[in-house]
Amino acid sequence: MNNDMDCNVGFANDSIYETKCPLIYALEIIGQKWKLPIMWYLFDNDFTRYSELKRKVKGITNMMLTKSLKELEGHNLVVRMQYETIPPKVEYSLTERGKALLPALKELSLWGEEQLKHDKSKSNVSP
Amino acid sequence: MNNDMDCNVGFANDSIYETKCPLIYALEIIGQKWKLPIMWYLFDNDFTRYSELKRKVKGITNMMLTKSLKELEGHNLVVRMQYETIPPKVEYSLTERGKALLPALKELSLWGEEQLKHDKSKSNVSP
DNA sequence: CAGGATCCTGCCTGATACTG
DNA sequence: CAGTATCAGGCAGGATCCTG
Repeated sequence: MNNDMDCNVGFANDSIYETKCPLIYALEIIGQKWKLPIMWYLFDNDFTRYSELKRKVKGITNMMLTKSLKELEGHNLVVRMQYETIPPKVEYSLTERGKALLPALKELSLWGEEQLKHDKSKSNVSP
Repeated sequence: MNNDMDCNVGFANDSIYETKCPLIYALEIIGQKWKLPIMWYLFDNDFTRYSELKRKVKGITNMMLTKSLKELEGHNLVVRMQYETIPPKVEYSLTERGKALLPALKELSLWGEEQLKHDKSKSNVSP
């Protein structure tokens, strides 16, 4: 294991930008509540309309869906395609960079599955 | 890809405990600000004392270090060993379950590294 | 040395309502 | 249909001081 780098915690607009830990950086980008549920849905359903995302990502509000999509777009993980029709139609899909997250997410998901089994038997564990 | 499961967002103490998405669950456990920096340090430095963690995980406060360690312990990712000496000595190390996170974190870190390169060239991207 | 306790704050998040 | 605008609340996280 050679993760012997400095792993300072900071934010993307800090001046330590280039020396910061890639792991922390990844979490800053996709660690919020709705980013991964959205991307997770797009992995299996490419070219999804706004309204479908709204329906399928259970519990998300317009505000958070819009905001999350915009941020994902800003990081070039999601691409937005607008068709100038009436009524308007907008589709979202993952970019190659976005799809590159899949292996990592699968690993995490696997781990989460095991962890879920473990925690279930002991119960009473907080965040 | 067979991640075609329901991926509702919820919390560990919800009643939908067993049907929730393993990925989201994983993030709830290790997604907070300091959990991964701590574990990341422990990967390379097993059996670390409290004070060393405090010094090496830059910027963390007593409160957040204590809280994070307790939660990690509650999920059986970290083990705490207390020596009844004077002055007291406490060492922390990863459990097997904790170490099982490494592959996932390496993938994420790799992705973060690529993403960092990409974002640096375009600048001005928020969370 | 290894924490606890307390107070405080920002921003993440949700609810509701409105528009091109 | 695909969003914006506005308001309000809660909680993760920070700062500071205290103790077995």
